[in-house]
Amino acid sequence: MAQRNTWQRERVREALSDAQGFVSAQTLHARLRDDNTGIGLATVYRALAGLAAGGDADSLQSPEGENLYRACVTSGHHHHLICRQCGLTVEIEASEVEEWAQRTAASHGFTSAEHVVDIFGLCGACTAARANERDD
Amino acid sequence: MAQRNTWQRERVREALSDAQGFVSAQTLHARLRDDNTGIGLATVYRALAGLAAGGDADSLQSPEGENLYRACVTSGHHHHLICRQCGLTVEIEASEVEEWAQRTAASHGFTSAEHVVDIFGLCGACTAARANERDD
DNA sequence: ATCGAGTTTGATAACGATTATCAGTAGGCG
DNA sequence: CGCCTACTGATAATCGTTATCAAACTCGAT
Repeated sequence: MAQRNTWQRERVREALSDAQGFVSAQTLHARLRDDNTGIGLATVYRALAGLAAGGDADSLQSPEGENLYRACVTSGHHHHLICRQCGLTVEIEASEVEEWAQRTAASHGFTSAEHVVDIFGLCGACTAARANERDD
Repeated sequence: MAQRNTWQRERVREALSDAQGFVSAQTLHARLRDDNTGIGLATVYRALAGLAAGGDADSLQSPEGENLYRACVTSGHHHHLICRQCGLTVEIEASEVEEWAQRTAASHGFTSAEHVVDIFGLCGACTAARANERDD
């Protein structure tokens, strides 16, 4: 017996699915405690690590150094377009870039290339919001 | 008077230039202490942050969550090809990807897009070395 | 060359995120 | 139902980074 099903793991999975974009383990833990689950921080970390390892979640690092997680719809390799204001995340296909990465790596003698391609920007809504409050 | 020239800052800049690839602040600090400079850890962090802010250094996050810095030859925006074994770093042009990133961001309504594009792999030398020690 | 104002330094404490520890709990199979 | 063992959760420990603050130093002015 190697893996057990616990309600905690299930709650973490749910909370992750409910989240709009990427969320940190801390945020997720806080959110779960609001649901009156006495879930522990360490458990959330463990569950997230497990989900990420199993391919059910995707993880990346925020510019501030936190690990962010997100339930992954698209299985396999893909990239993200993330609003740095509201956290909205869009999964993007990047076959073009995949190719380019492999080609570039190979041309420099590199093998086993993995790449990190993420785009941070402002989504339409946040761009509009920002335009409104600018008046100088 | 806003910025002063101190030998510490200069030493950090030198040490950074000497490094082959990306180095962490901690590593750089250790290396500088070996040179018998009584330089402080906090100072190294400050100097690196300053260099990065001024565009004289480039920073990225290692998968382990450390901030890595590197003296930047190419001023302006560019990307990196990094050997995850020996740390060798190659600066790469990626106009193709720049375009793609802008296009992708725009097509989803995103503005002010910045992207992170870094490729981690094994350089030729390390690939060969690894092939040698494999015998199972 | 000397002085003074204000920036920078450096040792340490504080901080935040993550991981390890370990006794107690509870899932799942007989 | 009961046992075995993986899992949980509170806490401590760890690690990288930032803040603090008195002392040192830089630089322009005298």
